[in-house]
Amino acid sequence: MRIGELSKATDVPVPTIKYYLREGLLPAGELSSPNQASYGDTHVRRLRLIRALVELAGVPVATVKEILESLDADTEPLHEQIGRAHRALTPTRRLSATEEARDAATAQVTKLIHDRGWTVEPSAPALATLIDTVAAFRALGQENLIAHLDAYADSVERFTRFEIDAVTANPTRDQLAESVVIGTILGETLIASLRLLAQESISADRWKNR
Amino acid sequence: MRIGELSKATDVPVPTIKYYLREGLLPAGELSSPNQASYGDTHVRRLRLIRALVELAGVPVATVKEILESLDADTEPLHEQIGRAHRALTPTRRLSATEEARDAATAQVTKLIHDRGWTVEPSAPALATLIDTVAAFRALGQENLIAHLDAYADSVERFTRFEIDAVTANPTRDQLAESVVIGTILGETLIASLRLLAQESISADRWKNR
DNA sequence: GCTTATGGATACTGATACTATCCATGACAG
DNA sequence: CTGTCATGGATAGTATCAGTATCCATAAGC
Repeated sequence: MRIGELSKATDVPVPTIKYYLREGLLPAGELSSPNQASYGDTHVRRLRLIRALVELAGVPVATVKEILESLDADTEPLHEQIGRAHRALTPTRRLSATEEARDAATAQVTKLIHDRGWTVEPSAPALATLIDTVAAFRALGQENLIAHLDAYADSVERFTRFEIDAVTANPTRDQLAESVVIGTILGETLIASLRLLAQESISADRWKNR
Repeated sequence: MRIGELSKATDVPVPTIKYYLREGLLPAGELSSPNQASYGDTHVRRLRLIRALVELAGVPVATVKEILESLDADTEPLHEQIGRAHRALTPTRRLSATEEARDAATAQVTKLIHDRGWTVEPSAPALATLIDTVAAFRALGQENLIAHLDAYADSVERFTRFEIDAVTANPTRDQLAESVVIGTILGETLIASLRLLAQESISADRWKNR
């Protein structure tokens, strides 16, 4: 398969494929002559994965590269790969809240994690984001929305459980790792859109005239 | 309050505040003389809201502007404002999938919505994203992950319900509208980080040695 | 009166994700 | 075997986004 065919198969423009090759997201094709390379099925799949992460999930290209490198390095422990996927989903956005809001948020989140018996590293990127977010809700006068934080956590824990069950069903470690990455990242898009649809549906009849 | 004090109160640099003023995200202060304006508490709150949306939720500045305009136009029906917040969360990313994957995804999503009795407009932006995402899962060989789509929807519907209950508790329409926007947008960040923490915790003991 | 901050305008920056152009070579059709 | 087209590789250009930086005339506040 040559680059033009790869482009047609995946609906990605040739210059974009060249860009991904340059950036090292896509392995080079096998050179049969100085200006002729052939690409295979792995390239098609890899390219589809890249597009899904970039286009659907909005992951930065540089991060996709990191994730793919980690996927290819099958020596890396699985939790390292998960950590990488997690970092891909939590850009280093920090928000300085008022001290009270931040303290209250930290306390609430710490309590939540303790009560649920979760094992979470203090350095987990999502932890900081969660605290910031809870603090933001407070700072914006939306205490009532996060009063049910535990109920949120309950539902979230529910689907996370069978998510992990489904992923664990993979026979090989490589497949498992790939499932983890896809599940973690695309799963967020999935849940987000389900939530919006649920919101639209539930709110429709309740507020028809407000 | 002058711009310098506003900056200190919110921890946003003066040039950034000026930028938001230019872009129309923040209403101009009251001019007491050609080069002296005073800002009040509304500015502090508005600025905090802007930062939360931009920094935490990653909403583009142009979209924040739209949302705020919609919030200020209290003549606009509530479901219009919800739609706007939804559009803020679903950037127009489209992914061309294979036809089979796309058809299968459409069928699965249509069935889901029907089975759950959801009322969803066919033009809902989240609907397209959901179909694309499900199709991407298929195209990437992760059918097993979306086999439980209904279970996902179940959990999602659960927290969406009390989310809407919490928001409905607001006395005035203005407060309701603001809660809807904040809840919809920051809620996504909240759920996403909760999910990552749950994943980390649940997966830790399961895959310690893989 | 002197330093500092301000409003307003305009210009510049850095990051990101592509696109476009060029060129020498090679594949393939007729 | 020859003319057209695609390709690999390199380099340069573009659009968007979210600020920053600079300037200036004016005004606060000590």
